[in-house]
Amino acid sequence: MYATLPGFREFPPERFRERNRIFRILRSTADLFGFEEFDGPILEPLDLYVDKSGAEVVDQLFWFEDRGGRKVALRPEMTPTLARIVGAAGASLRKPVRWFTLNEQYRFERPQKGRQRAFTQFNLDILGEPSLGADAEVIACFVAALERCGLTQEDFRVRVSDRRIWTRFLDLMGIPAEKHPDCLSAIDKMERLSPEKLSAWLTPVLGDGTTDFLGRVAELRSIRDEAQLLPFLESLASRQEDNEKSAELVASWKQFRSAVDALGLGACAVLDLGIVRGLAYYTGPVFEIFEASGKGRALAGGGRYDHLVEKVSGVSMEATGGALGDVTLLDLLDSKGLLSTTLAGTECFLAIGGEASRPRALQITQLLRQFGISTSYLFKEAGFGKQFKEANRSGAKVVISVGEREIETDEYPVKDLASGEQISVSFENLGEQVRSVLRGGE
RNA sequence: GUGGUAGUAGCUCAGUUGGUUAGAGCAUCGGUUUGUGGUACCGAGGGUCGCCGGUUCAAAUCCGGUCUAUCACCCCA
Repeated sequence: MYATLPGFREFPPERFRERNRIFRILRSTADLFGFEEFDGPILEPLDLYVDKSGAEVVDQLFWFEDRGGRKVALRPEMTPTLARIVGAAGASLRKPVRWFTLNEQYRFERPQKGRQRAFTQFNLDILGEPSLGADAEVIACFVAALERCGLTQEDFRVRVSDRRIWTRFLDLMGIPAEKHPDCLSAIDKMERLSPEKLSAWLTPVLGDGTTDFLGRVAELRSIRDEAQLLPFLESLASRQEDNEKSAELVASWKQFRSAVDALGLGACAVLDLGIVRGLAYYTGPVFEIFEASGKGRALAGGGRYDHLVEKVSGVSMEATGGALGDVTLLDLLDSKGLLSTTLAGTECFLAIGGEASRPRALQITQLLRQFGISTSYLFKEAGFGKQFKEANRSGAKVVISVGEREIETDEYPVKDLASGEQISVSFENLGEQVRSVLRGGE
């Protein structure tokens, strides 16, 4: 028959239920932090992404020409859409803007562990706010979301870095701005590539200075203590003016770091300049969250991108944000046993003693539903024993038997399946009594 | 897009040097049980052995291709 397309997942109820529970946690966490949810089109003009990310991205997009001859693409991310909406609203928006999305995005890439072609991302962004307190807030919200999913700060690491430190470093090393992207890319690869390969890759860009450069990079990358940042940068410069700039930068970083600590992330957030992130547009702090073992793909990542909104919309606005993907999150929660396996049946089940009793049973069903008690029953005729078995397997907590005997005496046995206790209740009192049995059974 | 590994029931897997009608556990359905569930026992359904082709008297088994999954590259917004 027909298989699902590569990288697209199916969610039968038991998996969908769990994913939804996690999504509710993400949404409520965003609420807690004062973020408001928005959404945008699933299909956008192809150029929206090409202009932002360059022509190479076309290979990684689901795109096609529509019947009106427009080149369109399934959204691979939300940032351009966000920038357009915010840019269009411009000055009328009360700042800072704190918005989030939780929706599906699409990238035409080869699927592998932690990466699908269709995935849901939890995006958090704060716009119109230059203070790095906003960057700390975004990270704190992701951390809170992970904790509310059942993880602890022992289970993951937030590796925080800062693009400005690398830019400053490259400037002090005397490397011209046009070579920065290649250098940043090399620094990013350092974690995975052997020194020989890395050197071979970078030598065409930097020439003879490559070995010395990589040595300095390794030194800076290994710094885990904020106090060592300034001495290191000062060791690269002699001019007073350079040192003043460096001191200013480090002071700004420390302010950011202090907000991160005050928000209670000290146990999981570590300075790690090995985090660079691929994109050229980051302008400040950047971060990635990994499982504590360090294995696997990032759970979340993001950073400050102060010039991107202007590039997409023409309106200048500071911005910082990040995204958390459902694929890696669900994998991790599953491996930690944090996905629930409870049954999803209705709270109450009606055992019906023959077709003559069915109309009354259906009335009772609707009565209970009006009381907010989820209720179901079998459509076909079956013995009480079978119906109890069915009730039990469906996960119901209470069974009400409805047969000719009960209808005649107006006494309906309400059985609590967990305790085995059974009480007798009249039609009139069913709603309240069943509700109290359900509540009392907690 | 490039390379390595794998694919047998819904799930987890067994299947001998190629040899009769491809098995088990779990799950599903039915029964023991036509007025009370979980346990237990009995039984049933479910397979083109991923797909296509080749070798052979004979292929789940060997070979080639392909699809899918997975891992490593590329990329990671």
